[in-house]
Amino acid sequence: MGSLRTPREKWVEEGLRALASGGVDAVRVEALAKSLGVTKGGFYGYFADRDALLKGMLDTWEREAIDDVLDQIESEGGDILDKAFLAGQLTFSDRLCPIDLAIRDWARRDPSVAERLRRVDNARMGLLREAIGTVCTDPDEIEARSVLAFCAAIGSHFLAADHPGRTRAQVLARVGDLILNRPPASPAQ
Amino acid sequence: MGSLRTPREKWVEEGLRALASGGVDAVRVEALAKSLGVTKGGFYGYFADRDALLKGMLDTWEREAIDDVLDQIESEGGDILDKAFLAGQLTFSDRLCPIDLAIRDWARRDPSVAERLRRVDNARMGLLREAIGTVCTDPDEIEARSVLAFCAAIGSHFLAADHPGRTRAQVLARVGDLILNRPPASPAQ
DNA sequence: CGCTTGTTGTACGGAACCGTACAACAAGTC
DNA sequence: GACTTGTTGTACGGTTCCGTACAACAAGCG
Repeated sequence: MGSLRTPREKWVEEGLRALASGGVDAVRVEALAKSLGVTKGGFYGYFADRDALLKGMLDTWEREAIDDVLDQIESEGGDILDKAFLAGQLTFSDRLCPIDLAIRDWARRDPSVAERLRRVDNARMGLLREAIGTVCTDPDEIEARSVLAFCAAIGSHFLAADHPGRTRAQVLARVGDLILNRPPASPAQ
Repeated sequence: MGSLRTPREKWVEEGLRALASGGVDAVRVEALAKSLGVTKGGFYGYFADRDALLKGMLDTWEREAIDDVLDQIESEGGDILDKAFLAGQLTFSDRLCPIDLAIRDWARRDPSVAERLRRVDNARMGLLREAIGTVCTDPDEIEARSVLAFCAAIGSHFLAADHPGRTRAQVLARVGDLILNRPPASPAQ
């Protein structure tokens, strides 16, 4: 039998790459084939149509964004705040972050994507609530601070403004202090 | 001479509508014509090509998002915090908000759009800094709280999570308290 | 080495869209 | 009511994409 020169996962992977860099509309069967150095001949052996690929991409992403992240933070140990921080780092890694943002925009127009994103975000919020619960006790405040942390993480990638005399990272460090109700770290002199 | 049955602004307006509901890739000359109940025959009398329309749309948006908003808050009066709040309401109105979010995603892939968004966001941040400056004095803290406010405004539209036992509006009210370093409003009994 | 099995390249029809050219047409003007 | 002027409809060629059909082909097996 012929070997799998371009297995299913390759198509999904290339699809996610296209999604990350150009949005859903950039996920085109023929364009992916070109990127993979093949023609679309084999594509329809794995997928009924383009929609099936999109679904497969979302499956892979959902698994990576929840299960893989949870497994990794579980194996690392540390207290719950460290874990939430690590989860944030993984979620907003160079690989996952652009996919995440693209899916977030996609979800605004496709209810089934919105539903998946809701599941993923709920899982993340659960972790965040647990972590923030270590720095305050009022449930309403925990919820508000968790939302604030999540919005800061997402929003900072969509915010285009400058911060005269500061770097974005410096501002975000201070933002983190505010969210966790911490005194500011003393700046380097 | 023939009258302008479908003047330039109509095309821009319909383009912005398409952008808001489907992203840049949904802005298609023939599709807009169909929505307007005409054919694309007249389109090329106003625009050299599709890119010229996109540029015109961005021009209109930039004016609406900065000048019109500033004019309106100037005519309303009130202290700077009220003004910033009103600016937020105008910016995240049913009309402007979907356009804003679509442009934000668009900016991630098109440097010239990113540059325009940067101008707009800088103007907004200027107003926010002024407003937040009335509730704290440390410049670093002002910057951090302004970014936090902006991120919360943007991020809450991209965040898909639920808030068990609460509405999003309730959570956001508490978020506002945290950003402005205010004690929580006592909840209705 | 030939056969089997499944992947891949090629070719096709159909759809959506861009941009151009030009003819048909509406609306003011004399 | 003809004329002028600028807008709009229609038609076209070119491109990109989807999904299908089938032939060419590579890889393992007897």
